Amino acid sequence: MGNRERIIETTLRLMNELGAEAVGTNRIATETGVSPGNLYYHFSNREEIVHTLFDALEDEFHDVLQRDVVRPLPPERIAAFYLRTFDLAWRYRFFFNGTLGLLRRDPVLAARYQGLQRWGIAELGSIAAGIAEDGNLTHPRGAAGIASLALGTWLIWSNWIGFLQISGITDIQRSDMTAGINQLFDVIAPYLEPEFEAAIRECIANQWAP
Amino acid sequence: MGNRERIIETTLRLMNELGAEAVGTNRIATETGVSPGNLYYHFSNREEIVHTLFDALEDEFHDVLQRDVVRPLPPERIAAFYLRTFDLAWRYRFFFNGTLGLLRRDPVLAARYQGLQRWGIAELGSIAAGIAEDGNLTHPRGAAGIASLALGTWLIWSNWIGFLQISGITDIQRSDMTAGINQLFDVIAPYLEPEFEAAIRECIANQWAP
DNA sequence: GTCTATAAGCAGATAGAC
DNA sequence: GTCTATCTGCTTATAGAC
Repeated sequence: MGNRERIIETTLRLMNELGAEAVGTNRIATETGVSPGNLYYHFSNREEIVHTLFDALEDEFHDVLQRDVVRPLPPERIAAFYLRTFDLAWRYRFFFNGTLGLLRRDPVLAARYQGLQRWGIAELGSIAAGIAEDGNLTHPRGAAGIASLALGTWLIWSNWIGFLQISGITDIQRSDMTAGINQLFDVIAPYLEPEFEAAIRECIANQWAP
Repeated sequence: MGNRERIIETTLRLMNELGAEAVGTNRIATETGVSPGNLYYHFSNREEIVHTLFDALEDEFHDVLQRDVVRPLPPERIAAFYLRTFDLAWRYRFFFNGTLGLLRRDPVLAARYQGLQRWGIAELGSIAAGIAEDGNLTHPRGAAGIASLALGTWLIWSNWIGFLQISGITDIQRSDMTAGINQLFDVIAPYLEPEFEAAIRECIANQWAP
């Protein structure tokens, strides 16, 4: 693996561990085992490394939100979908933890992230609408209710890992993640058919997407 | 008003506008209209200013979560309570937006914040339990369900303003805040008596705690 | 209490040798 | 492609005059 790839990998690791704002180019270079000069040979500045990481996040995000989301939506597929989204949020946690700080200093990234977020929330809405069309979800408030579910689940999803870290949980366990998924699911559950909900809960408890 | 108070005020304003990590002591001093030396006469370091702001947040937080929370809990009191909590989150938004970054560099603050958070979530649970004892809320999952409501509403409350800012909304309107309160309420609503919910929604729409 | 001037350290980024 | 050495600009914090 070339230095460029190793720099990207080190940056992701360090920013996840320490937070994006605490990781400088000198440190990235040292921990990668290259010189600062070499880092600036591969990237024109620090922002460009973060952009590259965002490219990867974006790709994986699009993939996760579309791969398993094919009607009909049985409990296993829905559970697998949520497990994957939480795994993604974990692997790029530096981004979701410090989003606002990152976006304030980088208008280009801000615009890209806002697009991703809009698309993500809309996609969560489509999934909920799909479950409703399958006859497994009934929201008394119709389209507005579905939109609220989408936004409510987005807020919990995008902030769950940050919440764990703020709470002082240093090494996050599998159980902390399933707790988050169940927390997210509590928002949707009141509108699901009871057997359907139970089936999803069981899938969540028994599997974990690596 | 003395320089000490003006420094605190300026710090709160700047950190809310620009994010805590972007605000240095030089800038605080300049915008307050005092010298860096004078700032360090009043505070031994930058952390101490943030601690002082946290003291104020803590006081107001305890006040808000206890003042209006006296049984029985009629719709007006509940609505007023939530309006006040959102107002608080707005006035100290720098803290909730960049919590993790702040806590990583300041273990003392981290411990204090974790205590506040634990207490806040427990208090939200007590409020929900109080509504249930008044006969206006029925959660099929009992105590576990109440705990989930408390955590779910905490997550939305503490992240709503950050979400607005990340979304690119620069000047937050009253309507953006009521949208957040309604979003938070959507988590509780499925378990409320319908007339009770309607009464709260109307209070939320019609008042605003300054 | 308040100021000016400055120390000490670290950040991002560049020049030029190899 | 990779290195060493360095520049510039910023930060927190202090010394000492007034």
